[in-house]
Amino acid sequence: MTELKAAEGNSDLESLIGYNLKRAYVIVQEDFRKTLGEGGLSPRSFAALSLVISSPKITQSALARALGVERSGMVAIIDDLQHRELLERAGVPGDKRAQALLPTANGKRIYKAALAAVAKHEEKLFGVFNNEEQALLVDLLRRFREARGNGVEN
Amino acid sequence: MTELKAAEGNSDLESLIGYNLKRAYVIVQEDFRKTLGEGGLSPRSFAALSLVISSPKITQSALARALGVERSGMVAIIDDLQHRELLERAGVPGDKRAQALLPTANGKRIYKAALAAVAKHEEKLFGVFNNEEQALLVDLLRRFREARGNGVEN
DNA sequence: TATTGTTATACTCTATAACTATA
DNA sequence: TATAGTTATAGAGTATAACAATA
Repeated sequence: MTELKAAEGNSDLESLIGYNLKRAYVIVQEDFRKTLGEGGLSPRSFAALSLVISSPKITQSALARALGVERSGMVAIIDDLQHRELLERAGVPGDKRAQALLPTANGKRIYKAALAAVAKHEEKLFGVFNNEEQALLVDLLRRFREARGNGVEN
Repeated sequence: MTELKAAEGNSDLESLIGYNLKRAYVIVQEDFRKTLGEGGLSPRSFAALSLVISSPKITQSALARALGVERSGMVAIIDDLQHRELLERAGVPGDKRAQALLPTANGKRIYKAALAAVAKHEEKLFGVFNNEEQALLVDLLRRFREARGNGVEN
């Protein structure tokens, strides 16, 4: 028996869903970064760009709500994506407060390549599961989030 | 259709396991902290104390490996638990470098209460799943971690 | 040479509070 | 009054690199 198994074997942690969620996410996140490499999109920038592409003209506030983060935190993420010229902030006719986010042609191209890399990364990581199990896992996680109101207070 | 569903509906994110893992974990972690309250154990302190109780005399390095964190990062966690008088650093006969970690009586008591609260918190959060689904989710997450070598490089 | 605990350090992520300009 | 974007700020959490003591 290895040292790790000796330490974890009798622990309550192993049966806690939260603990297992975290350990799993740490592994995925680390490999995600390795996959997109130095200077590549971080998980959160990737997620933001994905939503801007699937919902062009979305505002920063709406994007923050969709991602479950504070709108103050969106600023740095959007700044980063704008500096990389992957998206633009455009004015919204009829509401001078809002910034409509639009992907650039380059943004769409970079995203497409990143998505392909991420798909491979997930195939590799979750290759231990068959297709049915993968679908089941996604379904469970999604149902959980929907039941908990997307983790957003308002 | 709500704003959130409009934004997420056509996104690639929804089918990515990593994204769904993170969103789920954020919800759990937030409720965990709310459950143990101001000044209560953080998820990582709870996890460390749990292992010290199930594996008394474990060293800091072994604990770090079991939790998948750097041993330099363990110092603050163990300092915190020691200041709260939940565990002690004891010498190891035969190895003057190592610190054997031992729970105090108070540590065991506090942990027991925290574990009961955490169990309730998980029951509440994961009440959307039946028992079979809960077991399935834990099983999938654990199998994933085992297949990926516990997320530890060495 | 390798390992244990430790410190110093820095970076990422995220939250809160306050501000401005609009609505 | 409320909302959008922004700034300043601070607090977790975690990683790297180096060091002394010990193996």
